[in-house]
Amino acid sequence: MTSPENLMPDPAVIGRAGSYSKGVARRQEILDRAGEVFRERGAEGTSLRQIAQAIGVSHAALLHYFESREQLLVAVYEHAESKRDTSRMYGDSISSVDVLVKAAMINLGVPGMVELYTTLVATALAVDGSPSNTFFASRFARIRDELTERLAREQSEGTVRDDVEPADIAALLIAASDGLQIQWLLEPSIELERTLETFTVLLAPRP
Amino acid sequence: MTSPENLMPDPAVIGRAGSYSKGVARRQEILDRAGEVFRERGAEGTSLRQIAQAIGVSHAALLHYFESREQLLVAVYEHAESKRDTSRMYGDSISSVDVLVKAAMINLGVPGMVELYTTLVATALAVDGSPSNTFFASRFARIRDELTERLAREQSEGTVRDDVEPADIAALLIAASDGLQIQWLLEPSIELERTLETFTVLLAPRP
DNA sequence: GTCTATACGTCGATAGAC
DNA sequence: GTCTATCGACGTATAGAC
Repeated sequence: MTSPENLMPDPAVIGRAGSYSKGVARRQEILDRAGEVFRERGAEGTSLRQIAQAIGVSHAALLHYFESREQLLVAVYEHAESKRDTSRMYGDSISSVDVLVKAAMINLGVPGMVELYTTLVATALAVDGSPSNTFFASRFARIRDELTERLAREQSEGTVRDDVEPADIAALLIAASDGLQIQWLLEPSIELERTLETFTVLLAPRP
Repeated sequence: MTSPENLMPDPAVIGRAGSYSKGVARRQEILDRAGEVFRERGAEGTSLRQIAQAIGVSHAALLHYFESREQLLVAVYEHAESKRDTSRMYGDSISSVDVLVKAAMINLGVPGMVELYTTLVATALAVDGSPSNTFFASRFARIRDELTERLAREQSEGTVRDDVEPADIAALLIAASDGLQIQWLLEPSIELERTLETFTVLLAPRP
């Protein structure tokens, strides 16, 4: 469908960057296909060999575009997340809580997404300088910062109570959203949306 | 130090249960040693063969007491958690939030504990009838129930606002605690204790 | 009952041919 | 750029020593 050559960036340009020196278009193609594999087969069948077979290449071929299985998995998650980035697609009209709620609902709608996320977080905690570790450390920092800013603005507008630290609430909201998605997968009766929305009540300005 | 025979329960009793028919005392010994291995070597070296080597037996020996590596890991977590069970060791005098805060602080003080927890949760999400899946599904249900009851009592006592559902707050508190421990491991500057304690403010009765 | 030895299939990763 | 071949380590299973 897509012709790799047409999408190839200037080698002189990508050569400078270094990390993209291995062919970008084919890389994207692999990420798309690998993402589908995850959606269809859940979090199982995530071995390099199985992914390669589903794509139609040898597992060694995948390692030409990604230095390791872990880097591939991180790239798959990053790729899937970027296609539906929630933090930047809403204006100031939507509340912080609703940003998290919407992101969580989208997440749960993609089979295998929370499994992949949790798996990668687990390896991020285990190995200190690993690709997962680097990715999630900066991801959490970025999301916390964005949410903190949004909450601070809401406090100044008077829509969020101002007797709590925006940075604390940001970390709390993200943690609650992550943790609730896990609990929901293990017990779907907990009604994630309404439960997370309870924060709206907790954060309402005091009369 | 301990003599296995003295700690052996009546074979007639454990025979009925079925699951403990493989020697209880030695099993406990293995769990203790395996727990130490986790504490010392972090979340790495968690393969059957490495654990076995650290204990001083062949890896096949471990499978005499545990049906699979996953069951061993679950048992190690369960064993370590039971030694410092937080939910039942406090009376009604301590608040729900503080129960969670204390549990989280203890957790973070044990190296490898959150890594092991997160790893097992990841496999619990991935494979539906797996040992991890069964264990964590019932564990979350139990903890939610206990916390819900405690919160409902606090509401009737007037120490927690009564315009929110106790069950929702329970799920939210557990999720926030789990998520914050992960964030703290990736960014220790977030001050988990104070951040989680913010819930005390959010849950204070409305004036 | 407790354990060692061993074998099987799969894994991530690497080397080298084309 | 992609393949095959190969490596060491893994989880699991079984046979059999004691």
